[in-house]
Amino acid sequence: MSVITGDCYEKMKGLSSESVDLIYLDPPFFTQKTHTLKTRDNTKEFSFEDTWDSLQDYLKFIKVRLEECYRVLKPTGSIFLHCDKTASHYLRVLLDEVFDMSNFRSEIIWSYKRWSNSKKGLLSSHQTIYFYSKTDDFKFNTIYTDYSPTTNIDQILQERVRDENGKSVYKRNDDGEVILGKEKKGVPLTDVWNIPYLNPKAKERTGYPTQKPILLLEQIIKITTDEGDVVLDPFCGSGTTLVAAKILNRKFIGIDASSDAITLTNERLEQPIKTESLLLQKGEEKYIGRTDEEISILKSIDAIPVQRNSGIDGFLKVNYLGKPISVRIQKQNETLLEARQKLLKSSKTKGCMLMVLVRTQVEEHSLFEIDNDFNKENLLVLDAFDVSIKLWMNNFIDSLGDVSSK
Amino acid sequence: MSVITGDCYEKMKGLSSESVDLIYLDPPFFTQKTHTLKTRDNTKEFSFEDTWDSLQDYLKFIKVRLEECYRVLKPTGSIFLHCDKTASHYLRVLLDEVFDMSNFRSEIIWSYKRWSNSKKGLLSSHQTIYFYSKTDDFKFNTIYTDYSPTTNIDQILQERVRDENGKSVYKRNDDGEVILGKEKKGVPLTDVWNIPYLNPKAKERTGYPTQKPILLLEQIIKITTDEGDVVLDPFCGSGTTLVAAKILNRKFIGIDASSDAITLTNERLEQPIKTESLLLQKGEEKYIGRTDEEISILKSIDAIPVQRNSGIDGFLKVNYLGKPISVRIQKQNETLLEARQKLLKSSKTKGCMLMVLVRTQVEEHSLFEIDNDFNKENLLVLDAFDVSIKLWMNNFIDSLGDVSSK
DNA sequence: TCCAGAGATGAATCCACCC
DNA sequence: GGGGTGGATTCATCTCTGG
Repeated sequence: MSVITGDCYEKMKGLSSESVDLIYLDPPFFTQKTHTLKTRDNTKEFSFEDTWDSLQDYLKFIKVRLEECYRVLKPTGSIFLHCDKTASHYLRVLLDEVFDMSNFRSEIIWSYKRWSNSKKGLLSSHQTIYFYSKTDDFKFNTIYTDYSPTTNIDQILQERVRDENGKSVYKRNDDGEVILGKEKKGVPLTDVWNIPYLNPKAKERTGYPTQKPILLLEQIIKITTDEGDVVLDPFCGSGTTLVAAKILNRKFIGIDASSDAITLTNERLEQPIKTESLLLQKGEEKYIGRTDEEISILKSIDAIPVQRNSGIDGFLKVNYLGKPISVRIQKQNETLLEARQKLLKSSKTKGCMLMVLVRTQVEEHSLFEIDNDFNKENLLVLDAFDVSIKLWMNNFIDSLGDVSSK
Repeated sequence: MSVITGDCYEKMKGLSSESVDLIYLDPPFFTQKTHTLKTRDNTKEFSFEDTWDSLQDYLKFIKVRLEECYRVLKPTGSIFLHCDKTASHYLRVLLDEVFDMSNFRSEIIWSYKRWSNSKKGLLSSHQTIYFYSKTDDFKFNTIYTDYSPTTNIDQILQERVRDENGKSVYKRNDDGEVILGKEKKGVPLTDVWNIPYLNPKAKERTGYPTQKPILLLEQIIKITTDEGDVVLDPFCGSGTTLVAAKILNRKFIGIDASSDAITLTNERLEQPIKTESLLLQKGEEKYIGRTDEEISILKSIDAIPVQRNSGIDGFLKVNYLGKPISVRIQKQNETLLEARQKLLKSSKTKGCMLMVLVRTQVEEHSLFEIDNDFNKENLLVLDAFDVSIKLWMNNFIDSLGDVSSK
């Protein structure tokens, strides 16, 4: 319930020992850069320094602060240290020193998708959060998530025993039938968290650099604290941790060296804005409007699938005179003419000069007529392979009939 | 090409300096346990020791071996060190020492779903692979993946410029229409890889502890080597790396201290088995060694693939008068006539009355002639979609020429 | 040759607006 | 209003250039 300006090393000394349930630390990452960002309306600029004389200096800086963290943490308390790839391994060595290897709990991977850029190598798309507790007797609330769509639910309900060789097998009754066991609650939360990166357009954005999504902090707070517990963030920055704590009815203490950051934090606490990720709520599957068959056809014509356009299913990777070439796959319960209408309409706004329509249904009228009509529109009609094969087999049967009747 | 029994430290000394393109290391993890596992029929038991007097001993053991790795690696080469959570940070510190921090490339997260255990805390479901190169000038092949379903594909086809405030905006011509940029390839592969853990029942499973999925190794080999390059695995265990290298036509060297492991590796190399994964489209057993294009064609004509080396790539699921219908996909560097010869020859012995040949290459002579000839043989020639599209675009360009010359 | 700073990158996804 | 589509904005970036 307090937000303090100052160096967290000094300010933590003012806190009593064993008084905090959870510490989340998001210190500088040793990027050797100054990070700045402007608010959207260009009125304010926030920045923090992350430049150091040496790695040793940096590690020394962090270590003394971790030691204070250890002191103020309750015996049931936990600490989460947020790192990126630059120096995470050295930070974890420090944690081993201060908290002991035996109190390592998890290496949490925060994984997200992000806009890419041209880079030789793999696109980095995760950050690491180390989870240590002060003792073995740490507070932990298990969160259960949904089973993955491919899980065989029947199977997980089955009870297991060990056979004579020590292998785990399903328990069976005397008739050899599998016995169903107790009901399961879901899959316990794993250490890999897919949470969308704070979107460039999200209202939650404050203009403070390196701002974290509230959803991430909520998850951390939920698993290691109950309502009324105390959460401490010694590098609170824009105050995301405190906002999440407030939303979840936890007490909170925030410290930051920058008074701009503290001002911002106080403003956010007055009026918390949280972006509910549509993507997380609906699930990625809900955005997928194409069937596997359609995707497979699109791949075989070397096209990129488009999921959010009702008339166009994809674009060819090649273009024509700088204009995209749109693709539609005829749907079931859709005539070729209807498919053509939709494709033409949607393609107009994209400035497509050429279009491809894939026929997947065998219809009454002959292909020849359609072809002639359609080509006037710069539209190519392709038959899906199974359509071609069906037509061919029908023809073949017909011609056999002709031969035999002669 | 060689599989060696012995301590990799000694054996690597026999390799020349700068002779290897890729090293994948999967050393013991410092779990302080002896790992044993039985084959499914309980006839064999494999085990290896992972107990050490101290962490220092363990790190010393690894470090001298990493130094040999550094020596044998080509200047364009890369090393991948597979770790689990226990000691990954200390291993990375070693890598910094031997390869230098500046040659750190990626922290790859291999994430998978797992059966839950009822431990207090988060269910661990990832392992870490450190990717270092010997120099800045390392070999790297970018793999492109699909766009997120939420991506606004229409828009990313557009080109961009900076406005007067330095903000990035989409480029428009004098009429205010957006201008389209270059063609898109997809999203570069990230450093978080979702690859299913070996299903306990998978055929691929050999009974050797800590076995890795082939898909994981295939991905590593693909991004850092070309065909004919040399792959080294100093702790080859059951030989997964070597099997993957063989499938992808890379040369390989494997070393392991256990002669049981080497025997098993040699058996696997004789007859590689790759597990069928429902979660991943690629990598199904019967598709081994086929190109992506062939796979997608076989899938889209709903054919059952057959093993290679005959004239037939698969059979349609439908048949004709009780006789199978054979399919061949024209190979690169193969004329349509050659493809036809092979298909006819192989189909005769199978008693096929009908055959399907998929043309994948654009050749000189016209399709029409071929069709007439071929149909006498009860053989349907289908054009792969991209062939049809190429022909169509060529025709279209020609017809534009005609119009303008009139 | 090295470092700093300018310039190019490019997909993700929420938001706003439109019927 | 609510479903769909066009737009905006970003980088714990990445690469390249010049002194």
